[in-house]
Amino acid sequence: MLPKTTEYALRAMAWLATQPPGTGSTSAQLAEHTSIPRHYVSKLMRRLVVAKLVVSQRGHGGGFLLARPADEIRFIEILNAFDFPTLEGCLFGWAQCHHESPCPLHAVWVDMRTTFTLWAEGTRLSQVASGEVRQPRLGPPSADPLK
Amino acid sequence: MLPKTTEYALRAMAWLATQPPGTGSTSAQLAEHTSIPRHYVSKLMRRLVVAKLVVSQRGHGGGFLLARPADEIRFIEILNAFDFPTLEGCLFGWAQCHHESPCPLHAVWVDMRTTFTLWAEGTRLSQVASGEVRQPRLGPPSADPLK
DNA sequence: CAATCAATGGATACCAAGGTCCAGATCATT
DNA sequence: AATGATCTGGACCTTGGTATCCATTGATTG
Repeated sequence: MLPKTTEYALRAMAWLATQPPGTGSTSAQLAEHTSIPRHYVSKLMRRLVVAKLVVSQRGHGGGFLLARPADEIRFIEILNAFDFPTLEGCLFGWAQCHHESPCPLHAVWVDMRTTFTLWAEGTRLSQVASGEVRQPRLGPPSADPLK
Repeated sequence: MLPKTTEYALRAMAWLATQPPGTGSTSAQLAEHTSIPRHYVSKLMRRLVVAKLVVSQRGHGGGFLLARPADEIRFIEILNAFDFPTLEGCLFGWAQCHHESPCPLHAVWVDMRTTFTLWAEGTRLSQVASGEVRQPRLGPPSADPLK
């Protein structure tokens, strides 16, 4: 449902949220604990840095850190950093599609969109399980998960 | 958000639902009224035929027809004919991810998934606007967030 | 039967997203 | 100042979804 990249972003942010405040994670650590392809992490994190959701520290001892406390980061901000905008717009691609001149799917789609938006805007990063984070144990698509 | 193909499928089904019961549409008609690329319609409809959501009639006077009354076709059936299965599964890709051993995003994601599933299972094709269907006028998706 | 209409399904091109690799730039530590 | 760790950013490859074309098959009509 969600694009791979968006899913990765949620994972990475969730992982960062489980770290003690003030503690950063290197891209290697992120890759290991979130099962994101190692060489893809940097590309991903870059976008989160640009979106001002995380800050990065280069050099020895560097890494990535949440830019703000976890309870001030809404999921929609993470989604927006990627392709969430595609949720908007008429499913029929009509230029004019609103309440008074709806496409056949308008009412039904708005229904869905509203629910999703409420979730994305209402859910905060602090709501992720902060307990122990097990080593990701991949299933079927295991094919050499880490490393 | 939804893959293009899935979006096309919803459009095509919605269009068929607006046709008088018993009336079929040719691929050319579908392409014209739903703005699906003409040569892509057949590929798309084939999958809906295989999924037993529409029936096809070859030869002169043929076309596509809903396999069942519109109020007996749920949206989730349409989604399932394509890639909806990707909604299932753990966002972290864990083999074991449930209530007692959740991934960091488990609770939050289940929340979203439940809502979406309820929508997809509860919404029926008969709920699409059955009124006049204007000629699709393509253009930049109008803002018009909700409403 | 012949002509015609329309779905079928294979082959192929195209393109964006996903993923890899590597040479730099940058910073902390020694 | 030298070293090593770490992010940066561009080039490049791969994959899969999108789109097109066309030869074939099946049904209808006259």
